[in-house]
Amino acid sequence: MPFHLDDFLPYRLSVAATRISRRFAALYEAEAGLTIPEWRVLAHLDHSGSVSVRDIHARVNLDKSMVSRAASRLQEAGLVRKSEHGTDRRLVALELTSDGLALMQRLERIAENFQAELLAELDEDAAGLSKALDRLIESKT
Amino acid sequence: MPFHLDDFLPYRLSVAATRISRRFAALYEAEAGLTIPEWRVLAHLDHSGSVSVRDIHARVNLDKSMVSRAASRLQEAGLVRKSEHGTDRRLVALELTSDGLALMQRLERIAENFQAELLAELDEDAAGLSKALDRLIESKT
DNA sequence: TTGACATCGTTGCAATCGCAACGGTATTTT
DNA sequence: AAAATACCGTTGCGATTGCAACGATGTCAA
Repeated sequence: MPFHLDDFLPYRLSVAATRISRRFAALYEAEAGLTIPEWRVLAHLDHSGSVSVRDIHARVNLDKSMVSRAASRLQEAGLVRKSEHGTDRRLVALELTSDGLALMQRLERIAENFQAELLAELDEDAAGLSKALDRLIESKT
Repeated sequence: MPFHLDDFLPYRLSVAATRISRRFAALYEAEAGLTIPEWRVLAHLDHSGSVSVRDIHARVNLDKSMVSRAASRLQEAGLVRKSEHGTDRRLVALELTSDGLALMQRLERIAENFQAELLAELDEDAAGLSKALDRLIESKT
């Protein structure tokens, strides 16, 4: 039997992911003019308090350089504050400003609505997808 | 309750997809030095016979420009032949050379092994993932 | 304590990507 | 039949990305 790309899991995963990412990116782009890395940094800061570039890099699947640049842009926009870490002067302490916090509250609602919409589309398959993603993300290498 | 990126479907989908893509890309990079677009073009040509750039663009989720450039590189490498479409001179007819076909036979085995490995990792969640991806990919906009 | 080594964030750079414009060809309209 | 329109593949170009190197700081070992 011949090989079909459409039946190939990595391909299908990639197509689905970029499609969904774009759909959602259009929303926060319209709301706040954010890029994907900026959104991820903000979202992580929202529930993490003061945090270093390295932390975000490790937790949020973004290269150090992208976190660094995104943080700079967000600082420029007044959404994020950079300060010095108390004891380790190599570290930068990132946290949301009040403007950043206010924005994130709006974005959270948008994100939750979007996710609800997705779950509705997925319907009975939502649970299966979620479990499968868990496995794929945890899986080594 | 606070918002957590790790529970957000678009984010998790994106992380899983890039992770899996890289794992697989490492395999065909080692085997044949191919990039992702090159792999996709080859894979599509393998089961589609003579086909235009536009066809691949539409079916394989790659921008026209990437298909065009990938096809040129593959032609350079002797894996793909470009000829003229019989009746419509705007079209390019792409097809595998015998070298390309031989390579694809090796790559198919690698791809199928990889997919089998993934399915084993996913185990009982494989079916759910597959159905969910179907829905996400079909969904419009 | 001092020197080797590790870690952090930033920056430079090359590769990749997606969009838009272009020349060339076909199709439709008048 | 001519003009307007639509479509195809290529190319140019700006934006994004990931990697690697760097300066600065911190840690560990001798």
